[in-house]
Amino acid sequence: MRSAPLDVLAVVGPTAAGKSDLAVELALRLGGEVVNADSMQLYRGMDIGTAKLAVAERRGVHHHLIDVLDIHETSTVAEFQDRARAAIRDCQVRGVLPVVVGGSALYVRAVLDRFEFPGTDPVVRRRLEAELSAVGSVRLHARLAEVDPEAAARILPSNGRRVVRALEVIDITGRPFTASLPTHAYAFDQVCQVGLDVPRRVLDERIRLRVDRMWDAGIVDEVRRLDAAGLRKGVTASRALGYAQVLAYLAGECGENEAKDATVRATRRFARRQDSWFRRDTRISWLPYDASGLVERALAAVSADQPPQQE
RNA sequence: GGGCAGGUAGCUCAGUCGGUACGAGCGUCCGCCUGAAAAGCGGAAGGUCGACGGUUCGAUCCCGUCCCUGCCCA
Repeated sequence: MRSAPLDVLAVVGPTAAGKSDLAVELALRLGGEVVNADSMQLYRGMDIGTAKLAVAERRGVHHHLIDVLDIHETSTVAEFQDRARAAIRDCQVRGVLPVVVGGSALYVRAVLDRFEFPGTDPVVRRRLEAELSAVGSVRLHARLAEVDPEAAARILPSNGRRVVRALEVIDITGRPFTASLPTHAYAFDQVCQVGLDVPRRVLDERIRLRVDRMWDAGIVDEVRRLDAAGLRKGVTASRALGYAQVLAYLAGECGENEAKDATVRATRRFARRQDSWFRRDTRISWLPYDASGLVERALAAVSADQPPQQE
């Protein structure tokens, strides 16, 4: 049995596994509140495509960090980390258990783990991005190799985005860029991560169904509305699964069915990426998504001994 | 019944004027990831080139027959 009370509970897993519902149920049982760790549910107006829980489905459980950004605002991990940590503190002050839910693995880690982001500078960033498009990632990478051989060795020359970020950090901090992730180490004393495990075939089918339902629910109209409100200008929001594809359709770049199929494909690809990310985190207690008595089993995992903290 | 087009990777299709398939996109599998992470990037596995015969030193590519698919004519 755990000696100290739980500080944070997290529900993770691939998209369409049923995280949101489980989180609400666990919050109800444990007297908790949900802290969203989904990079796209942060946006106001993006409801259907992000499978955001309707207010009624939240069953009175308070949800933090949903609908906190405008479509044109850029979402970033570092800012999310601040907001999420603040939400957790807010819960803890009131003696409420924060239940972090999300499939954005980096976001979850940024909240649960000791993880510090060096700063950013829009001016430097813009300059480097301009350079990237002018000169190409390979030449930028060559420059990175001169100032920071270690970072260059870890970042592929073809990955312009990461090369730019590395150069940005070096530029504003004057120090080398750490191109690898820190080891898993919780930033809280007592953390439990419950993962929902879904066999691939099943997950692929669930994704297909989910996308079908999104279309039936009117995702095209939702995107049309957001398009009029400037969705295309949103650096992050416009890239969301389903939204990017519908925007392409609205721009006449493809047919509606094509957009739908592309959404299914992209979502499956995303689910595989989530999978390979979460699988590496050995601290997660996995449960079959369709286990009978899922909630009880999750509660059992919550009250079981926590794995020892890694250094 | 006749004519035309086509049958090459799981799918859609390039290609070889006869000499070991440079194949491509998508899918699949695996991996990376520190301020766009539902993003970005990399690697791998897949083909007896419809079947059977013929010509040839050699045929996926030429010839014949057959099977299958699509379109057209009757």
